[in-house]
Amino acid sequence: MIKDIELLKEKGLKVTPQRIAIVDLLKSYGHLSISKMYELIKEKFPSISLATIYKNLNAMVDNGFVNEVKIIGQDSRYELAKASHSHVVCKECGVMEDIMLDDSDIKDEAKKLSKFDIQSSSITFYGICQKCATS
Amino acid sequence: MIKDIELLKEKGLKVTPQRIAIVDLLKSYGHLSISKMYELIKEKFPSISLATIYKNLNAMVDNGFVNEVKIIGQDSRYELAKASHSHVVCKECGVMEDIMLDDSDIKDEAKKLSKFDIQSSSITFYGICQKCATS
DNA sequence: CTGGGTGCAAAGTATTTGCATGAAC
DNA sequence: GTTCATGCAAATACTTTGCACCCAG
Repeated sequence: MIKDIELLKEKGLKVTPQRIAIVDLLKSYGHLSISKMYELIKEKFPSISLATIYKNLNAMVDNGFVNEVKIIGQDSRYELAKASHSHVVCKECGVMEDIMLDDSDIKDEAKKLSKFDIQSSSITFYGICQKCATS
Repeated sequence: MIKDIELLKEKGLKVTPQRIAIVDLLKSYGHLSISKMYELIKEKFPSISLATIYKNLNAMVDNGFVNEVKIIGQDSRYELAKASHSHVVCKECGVMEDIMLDDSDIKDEAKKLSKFDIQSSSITFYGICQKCATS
C-alpha cells in the first residue's frame, strides 16, 4: 500500500482517498473495466463521480502507472503496470487472466519482418475457460 | 471482385453498391478506421451515411467477413478476414502493417498455462517504422 | 496558503436505432 | 412482390471539459 502511495507521489499525483481506492481495486481484481470500477468504488465512495474515474485512470495511464488492455467485443480493462505479460480472455463469461510467456522469439521475428524498431507488444488469446467449458 | 460478391451473398447479405465500395476500400488499403473509411467512400458516394458504414461493418464483422483490430491510442481498424496474422503499428505516424508469424509455439504455451480452450489470438507490436526513424 | 483534485452539469464525440423510401433478388 | 438496405434524424452511450469548492502537501 505504502509503496503505491509513494509511486503516485513520484509521478506527481497527489494521494487522495479516491486514488487509493482505484489502486486498491486494481490490485485485488487485476483488471477492471471503467463501469465495473465505478460500480465497485461506489460501495466505498457513494458520491464519487464517473468523471473522477476517467480523469484518474487517464492520468495514471499517461504516467505509465496503469495500462489499458483493449479486448475484442468487450470494454477495455485497466490494470496496474507490471512486468510485461499476455492475456487470455474467455469469450463466454468474459473472464481475463494474465499469463507470463516468453515472447522474445516472436518479437525478434516481428522485428525482422517489419523493419520496425519494436518497443512493446500486446498479445491476447481468446477462447473458453475451463469453467465455461464444463457447464 | 466477383469472389467478394459471392461471399457477401453466401453470408446472406445483399450486394449493394455501398457494400462493394466498402469491400474494395478494405482491399486496397488493408486496414481502415471508420472515419477514414467514411472520408474515402464519400468520394464515390457523397450521400452515403455514416450509419450505413456502421451497420455494414457490424454486419460484416458478425458474419466473420471482416475483423476489427483494436489498437492502443488509436481508433480501431477494420480489415477483410484472411489467414491469421499479426500487426505492427507505428507509434509515430500510426501506419499499420501485417506480418505473418508463426504463433503456434506461443499459443501452445498459452494453452498450457491458462487451461483455456484457445480459439484465436490477437498479436500487435508497437514501435517506430523505418520512415519515422530516419526523419 | 497553493495547486491540484473532486463532483456536478454541460458539452462533445461516438455509435445505435426507428422509420419511410428505395433497391436487390 | 418481398425482403432487406439506405439515409436521415433522433436517441443513446461514452468520454471530456469547465468551474466552484475542497483537500493534500
